[in-house]
Amino acid sequence: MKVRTRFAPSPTGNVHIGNMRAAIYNWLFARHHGGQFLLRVEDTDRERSTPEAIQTLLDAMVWLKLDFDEEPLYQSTRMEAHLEAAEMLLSKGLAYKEDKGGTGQGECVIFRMPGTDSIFEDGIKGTLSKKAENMQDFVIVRSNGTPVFHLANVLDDIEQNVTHVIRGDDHVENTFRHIALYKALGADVPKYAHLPMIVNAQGKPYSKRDGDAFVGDFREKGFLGEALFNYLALLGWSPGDDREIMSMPEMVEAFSLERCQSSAAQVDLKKLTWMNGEYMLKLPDEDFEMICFGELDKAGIDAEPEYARRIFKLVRERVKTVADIVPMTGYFFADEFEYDEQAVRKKLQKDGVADTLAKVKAVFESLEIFDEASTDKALHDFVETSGLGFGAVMAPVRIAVSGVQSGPDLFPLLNVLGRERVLKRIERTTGLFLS
RNA sequence: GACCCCUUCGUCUAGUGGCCUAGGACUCCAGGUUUUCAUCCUGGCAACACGGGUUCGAGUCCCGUAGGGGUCGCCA
Repeated sequence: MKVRTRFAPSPTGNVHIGNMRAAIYNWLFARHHGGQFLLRVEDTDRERSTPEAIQTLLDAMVWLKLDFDEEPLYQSTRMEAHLEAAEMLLSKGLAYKEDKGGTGQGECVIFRMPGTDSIFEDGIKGTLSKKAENMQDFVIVRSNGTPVFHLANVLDDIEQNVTHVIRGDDHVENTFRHIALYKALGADVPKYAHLPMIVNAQGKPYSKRDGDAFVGDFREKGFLGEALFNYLALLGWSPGDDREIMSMPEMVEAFSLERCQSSAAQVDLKKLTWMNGEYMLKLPDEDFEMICFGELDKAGIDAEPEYARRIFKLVRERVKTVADIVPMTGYFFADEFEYDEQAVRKKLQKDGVADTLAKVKAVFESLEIFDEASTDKALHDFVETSGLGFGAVMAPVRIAVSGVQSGPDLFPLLNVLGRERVLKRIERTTGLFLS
């Protein structure tokens, strides 16, 4: 039997990372077994299921490189089939009509639970069972004539020949219902596997309040799709050895449900950031540059390509996320850059700094050639003859030309800026803070 | 409340009865390198929720307790 898994989100515009992780596991499982990974858009909620929301969902999948087989199935197109199935269950006496609770809303269709104990083998949690007396009949068609999730979901899984349902923990109770539905419908019951939930930094379930758990947020925060994929894959699963940074083929090769954790996992942004940095470092230069240009563009910075490329090289290994790029390079492009207040106070506004900067400026002016090697030598000579410490000279110079205390190595930095900018900036800094 | 499920360093995890004085990664700390920050290198802190069994031997099996979570909709 060929493995077929699916991702069945409702397109609300915000895909939670818990759902995305489920999608990743489904994808990994299908690919590992040489099977198919399908997409089903559960768009029966007409209010929230806008074309934009569907596009957002598709974009997220492309971003994470979750390619699916076959055309996506849109649940909204299946209403007739769902209702037909309900009629069939009704005619067989497996369901009945009732004005539930006597609300006067009219009659809905209710599925009759078989009245026997239920047991199934969960791919992650092991044997799960439930006594008949703890399971109740449930609504499958509302009194307004629309099918309920349980019916639609099961019917569509049957339609798509889904063999393995890998989904969140919150569905285990539903599984007993769904299994009963499969049997009533005369279809083969798929294998189930329930993933533990992802919780926030407080160890609590993500709520609407934790506005940072949607896939789009991670993209905005500057994470790479590949890194998030890798991180999410490892959140609740491990290959069994010490590998952590893994390529998609490696993960596909190593993936198995047996190695999935059955307890909740907490997202650790620090580790994600670290992992993202590793992926940034592995990026081909051209890709890195393209991302950088994109970021500058978004920030409204008009960068001269040659100059910009030299800057990108300088910050290459320091960048942890895409969002670091503009803050780390902004001062290269704007002579009117902002100053870090603390840096100014601690390193600049001290006795002798004005004099030091004036002398350094003179040294730079007198240089025949202004490049990395010459500024390096000149400044070292200056330190020696002036009797000042390296820090007392380098720090003010750095802040004078960049506004911040940290950044690329000073001499390559000066070299890329060029003499003209360096002199102008020292002058401006002196004027602003030291006169 | 009822029914299910979960519990190894702060976090993600390895561990399927002896190889565990519990390993790795992130974070954090210290030292080294460096003009600074970052990187890098070295080292360090840090966990089997608790209590009973079973066993020659338990993080690993069983039973309780505690804590956490899920579900209990004409939402999905």
